[in-house]
Amino acid sequence: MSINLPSVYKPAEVEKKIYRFWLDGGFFRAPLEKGANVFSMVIPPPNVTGKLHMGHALNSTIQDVLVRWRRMQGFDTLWLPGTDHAGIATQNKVEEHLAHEGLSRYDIGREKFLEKAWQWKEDYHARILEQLYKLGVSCDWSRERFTLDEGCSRAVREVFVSLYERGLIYRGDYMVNWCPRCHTAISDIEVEHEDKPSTITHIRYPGAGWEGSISVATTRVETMLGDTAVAVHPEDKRYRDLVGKEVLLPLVNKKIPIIADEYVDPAFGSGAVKITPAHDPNDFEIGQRHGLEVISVIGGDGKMTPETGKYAGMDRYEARQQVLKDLQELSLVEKIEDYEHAVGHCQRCGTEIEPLVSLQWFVKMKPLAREAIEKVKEGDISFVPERFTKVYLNWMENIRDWCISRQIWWGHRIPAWYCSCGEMIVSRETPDKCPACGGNTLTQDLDVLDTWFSSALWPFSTMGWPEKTPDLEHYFPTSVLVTAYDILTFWVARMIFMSLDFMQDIPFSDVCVHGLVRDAQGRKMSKSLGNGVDPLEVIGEFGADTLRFTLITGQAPGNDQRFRSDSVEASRNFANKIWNASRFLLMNLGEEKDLGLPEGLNRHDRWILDSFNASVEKTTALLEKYELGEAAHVVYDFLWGDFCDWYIELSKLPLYSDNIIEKQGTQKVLYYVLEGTLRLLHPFMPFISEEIWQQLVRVEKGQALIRAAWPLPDEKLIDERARCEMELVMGTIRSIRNLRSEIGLPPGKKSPIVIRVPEKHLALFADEKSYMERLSWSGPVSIIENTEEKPSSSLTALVDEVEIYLPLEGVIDLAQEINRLEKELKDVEKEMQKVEAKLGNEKFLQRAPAEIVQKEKAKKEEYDLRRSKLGFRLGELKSL
RNA sequence: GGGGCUGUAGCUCAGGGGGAGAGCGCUUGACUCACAUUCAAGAGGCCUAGGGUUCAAAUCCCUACAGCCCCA
Repeated sequence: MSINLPSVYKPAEVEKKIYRFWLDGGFFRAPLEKGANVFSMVIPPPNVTGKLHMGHALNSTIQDVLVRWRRMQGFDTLWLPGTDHAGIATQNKVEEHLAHEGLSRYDIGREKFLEKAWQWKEDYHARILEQLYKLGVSCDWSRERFTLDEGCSRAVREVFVSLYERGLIYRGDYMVNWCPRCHTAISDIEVEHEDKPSTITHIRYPGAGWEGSISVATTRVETMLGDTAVAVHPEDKRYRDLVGKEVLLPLVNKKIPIIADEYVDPAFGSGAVKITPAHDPNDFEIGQRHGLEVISVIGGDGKMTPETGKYAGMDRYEARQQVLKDLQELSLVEKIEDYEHAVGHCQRCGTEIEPLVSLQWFVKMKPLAREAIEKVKEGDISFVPERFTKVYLNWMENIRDWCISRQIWWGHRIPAWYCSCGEMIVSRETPDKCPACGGNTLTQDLDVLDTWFSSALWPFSTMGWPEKTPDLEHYFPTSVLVTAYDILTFWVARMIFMSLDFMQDIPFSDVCVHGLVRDAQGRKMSKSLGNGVDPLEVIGEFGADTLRFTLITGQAPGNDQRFRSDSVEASRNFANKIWNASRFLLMNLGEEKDLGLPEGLNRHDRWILDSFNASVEKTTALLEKYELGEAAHVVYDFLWGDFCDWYIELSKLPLYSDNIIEKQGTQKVLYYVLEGTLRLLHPFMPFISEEIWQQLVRVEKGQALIRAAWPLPDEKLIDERARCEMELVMGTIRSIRNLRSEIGLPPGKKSPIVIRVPEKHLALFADEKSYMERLSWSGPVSIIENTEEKPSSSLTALVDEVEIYLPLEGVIDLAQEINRLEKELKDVEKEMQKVEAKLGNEKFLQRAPAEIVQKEKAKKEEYDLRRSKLGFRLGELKSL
């Protein structure tokens, strides 16, 4: 066979061609076969804010491995792709872009702004698709969706209206997390808390109509302008008499009541707390309980409101200084202490969150959470690794109502309309007149929905819900959701309760949770640090297979991984190894077209087939458990270790011999094993495996590895005897190499070897003699029985009962050799002690399982033999 | 304050109740007709500490120390 493959694999040339081949062949398309075993997934839709990062690459690769594997197993597979509009994030990007032209969104208006946002979406969507193509993912692109497309939008409206009608969505004035930069409310989980050094100021509020004062402490001095009470614990003896009286709020000069509430911790500070219902979530709740007035002193822009008199218009930080100064002038500041407290920041822009009271839409969570907790507890949905169940339950059980309105423009507009008559209409269809007054001056709510509202519907909205589509019927619920742990609450939890409520079914049976990809130092990859590694750059330099393999092998379920260039190189080298092993086959298979295993299998054949079979079993079992990294390691070890390092080397003798039968037998086994291994490898390294497969296999038109059958373990290939014999042979070869290297013999310098074996091994070693010569680069090997005389003046080694001699006419360094053997003897004795301790223990013999006891006994025998042989040899040397 | 994770070879990390593993790095030798992105040999670890369970603990449980993460 003519072969002109280069000795170094060039991925760039191959990958583009192969992806085109898969696309043209329609291999990714979900077939929707009635009655078939289904494996389905929806992609966690990447945000259209920008390009994909390493986390996306990992997430997508994991899914692709799973879907390719299941597809090869014969499942009817659907992997549904799509992207997310990412409300606040995308809006911020577009605003940033506008700012370069000196424009704000208000300058161009809502309609024009949305046009720009759609344009942005188009651009980045295209880039994201390009990246996913390059990664080699096998999504069904014909079913691609976008969270803002027509179907998803319809699902959003249906869900919103339905929840509203059932009283599970309400609108009201409540405390929300407000981002003064993004100018919108955000939900609790979009707030990131960070401990920051700060100060806590103790202020004295003078009594109104009674002598004395009450001291309160705060980290946010400026909010005192909005205080409407001072609270103490009802049991607190210090203040019991003061409850019901009033204090005079300084600077504002207003009387506010002293109230009693269980929330107050009497042990903290003075035991009295200032209550600012408009600017603190806890204070807001206390205010609700006591019917306190809510006075907003900080506005949505982070500036002091007109109600604050002289402070109006000041920035919140500036006001803090000014209020403090004014209080100090009144001598009302008792002390200022250093204090560490958690400050909330906007997840999207990092600005300090301002708790504000405003009119927002909420989802009532308790009723929805109940079943979402049950289903997970009952095991209908399982998290892998299991520990994430706790994280999920912990969140669900302490859930609070979900603020879903956002004061931005990019997103699903809330389907509520207001009439000038005061009527509010919540409707699936856009109303044209007011049902109350018949007027047609309706205005739609200006707000849009939290992005996660639409994401929560993703598993079924993408399959056509609320229509009853064949896809929904066939592919829902999905088999598994693959996601990083950082969006467990944002996304996974919400999909679960939405799906249970609207589909009356779980959205997926398994949640495969992975970690984050960090930089080589273990830091989170971030734009501000500039330490992000661009997946496309890695693909450009090393190829997608290499990137995928690096990510998969670096991954242990649920754990973070570091992305390091040396492990990228290791994967690249592995790809190259596969390439060259395949080149070797292509060069040596000849025109052999009769596929299938040969009639007679020799020991090497039986050994490699046994090992291959074991690898098939292990890889499959590990994939079942979502242990993708381990599974990839199994394939790596088998291919590089057993197949390349041993079987190919062993095969060279028959391949280059004149014995046609032997030669053809070896060719068939080489082919069988490599072809099977390419199947095992395909989910991990789809491009190179497909490329080689196409060259190696005489394919019919349209045949492809991507649709080839996943190998099944075959009992007929199990061969324990071949395994044991080969272990002995390989051990012997290693031992010869070791001896030769011990005295610095290069491969070119031949030196004879004598192997002394028990009678039962004579035939085996006679068979393997020439292989041992070749693979150990030694000179001629002669086999003698252990009844025969030992060669004198030699280096020796032991492998089980096999004695290996490297005769050296008088040039052996006696002292060094004695030293070496003594060290070995010491090691054996150490092991011996351990074994004897066990076997000497009555309880061990009684209680340990019989096979363990048997194993220990075998060990003892082995060490015994070894010890006596070493001892004997040492005696010999010492007597010289 | 509540919950979780991690601590194994110089580095990065797998594994996991019964003979310590990988990749990279290091030392030594070899351009051996698939591959120097290679091959071969070697050095290197009382598996953080203490206690408990067990015939047996690096592995399970508890405590401590160190580091990280999430939630309030």
